[in-house]
Amino acid sequence: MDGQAVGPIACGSCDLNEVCRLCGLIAFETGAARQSSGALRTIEPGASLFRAGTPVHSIYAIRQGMVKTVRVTEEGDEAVLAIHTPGEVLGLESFGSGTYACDTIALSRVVCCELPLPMLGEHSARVRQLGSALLRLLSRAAVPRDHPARGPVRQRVTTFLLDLAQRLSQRGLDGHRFSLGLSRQELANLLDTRVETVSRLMQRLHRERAIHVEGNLVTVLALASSTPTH
Amino acid sequence: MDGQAVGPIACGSCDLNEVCRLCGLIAFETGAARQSSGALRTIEPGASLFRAGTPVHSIYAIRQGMVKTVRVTEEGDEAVLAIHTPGEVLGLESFGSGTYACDTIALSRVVCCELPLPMLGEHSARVRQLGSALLRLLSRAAVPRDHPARGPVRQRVTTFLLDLAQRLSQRGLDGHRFSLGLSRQELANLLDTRVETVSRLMQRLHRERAIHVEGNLVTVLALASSTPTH
DNA sequence: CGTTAATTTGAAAATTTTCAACGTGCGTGG
DNA sequence: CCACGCACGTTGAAAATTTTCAAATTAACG
Repeated sequence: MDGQAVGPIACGSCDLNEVCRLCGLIAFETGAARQSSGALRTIEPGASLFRAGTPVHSIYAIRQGMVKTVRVTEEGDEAVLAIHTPGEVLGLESFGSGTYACDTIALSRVVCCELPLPMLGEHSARVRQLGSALLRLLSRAAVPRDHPARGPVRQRVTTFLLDLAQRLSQRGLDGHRFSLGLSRQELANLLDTRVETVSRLMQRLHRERAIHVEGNLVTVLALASSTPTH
Repeated sequence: MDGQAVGPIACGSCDLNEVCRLCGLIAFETGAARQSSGALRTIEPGASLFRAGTPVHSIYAIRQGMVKTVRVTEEGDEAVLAIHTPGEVLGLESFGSGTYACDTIALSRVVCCELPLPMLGEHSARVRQLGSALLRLLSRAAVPRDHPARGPVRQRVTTFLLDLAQRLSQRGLDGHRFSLGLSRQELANLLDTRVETVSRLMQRLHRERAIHVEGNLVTVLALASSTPTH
């Protein structure tokens, strides 16, 4: 039991909202999407949304569930680059190259909106604002992000949890209690450390009453990003 | 003495080249830029190109010298997010927000091309291709980069050096022998470790004949990113 | 020169990894 | 239904890496 799935979220709090609207995909201001043409897709946990190197055909907005983007290093082991929550848009980075840049894999059952590029092109020819909306979207994605892995591991874990909690809250989801879609191994990978270390840290935070851990289900109790003076 | 400055590079190997041309800034195919209007700016080492929070007025292309982008963490210490070499474009990430997202500071005497946004807007109204060129540029910047700080410190250092060397080579500069514009402290910061550790690692690589170090001047001799079996 | 900042070095302390083992949950096949 | 194998998470203890603290050197600069 992984707890209930994260999401779904309202179109209003989706990053793709503006673009969607300009494409005429959302006819009404309803919470539910009116898909005139962009398809809703469901991806099973472990399955991929798209793979690195594949020709780009669509961009995606996550509606429900979580996704990880990974890249396989030269050494052969996979590096988890980031995880994505409902409301986030995937595939943007591939606009230029024409092929997707990394693998994206569903961490849980994911429902996402698929916006085919042809549709985007077609509309952008008519709707002038669409271009700038895309530009805005893209530029937001291009903001140099802080490494998720900075400082001592304890801080990395807390920072990760706080960041995730905040992102969920921002979209109107529960940032207090949620299931981190990642296994310990994946989390270790994302935070650039080892499974055992992650495990120990989670236990420690649990003992310290900073969080409550039940498998993959985390409840944030009194989490601070800074290392407590002990 | 820091060795001679990195660059300048030819317009042809600049990321902004296409955009520049479409804006009519480069009249001829000459190596040297024909600035019809975009200004050439010089920044002294330590001075900033732009600061986080400042309203965006231009994007920049580095022509000569190196630049770091930094962000001040909540804890007050600065995090070096990345360093930039000639040919790279700065300021793109701010398209959406209207204000620059982080501080960019010259590591050495930097010469860069300044492309004011108004000019960009003006031209993009007329030149259709400009929009898609910008989109391409932006999307390339949005590709999720690997953390510069992954794995054991030794690997972080070698990876950093190899990456820098490669980027310089790609632009037609010397990737074999170059001055890392960063101080040990800044390097430690970028690689998420301590000055002493960086210093020790550099010395070790030197002893191992993997690189040759003379202050800030590095010569790559036999550098491999993987940890050698010893 | 004299002084300050940057870098290097050493040695102990702290963190993290490694290696090994153990427990749990789960699905499969008996 | 139960035994078994297997993936996953947790734990312990030694080994390795990294940080810390202190001090020595070197470089930079007026």
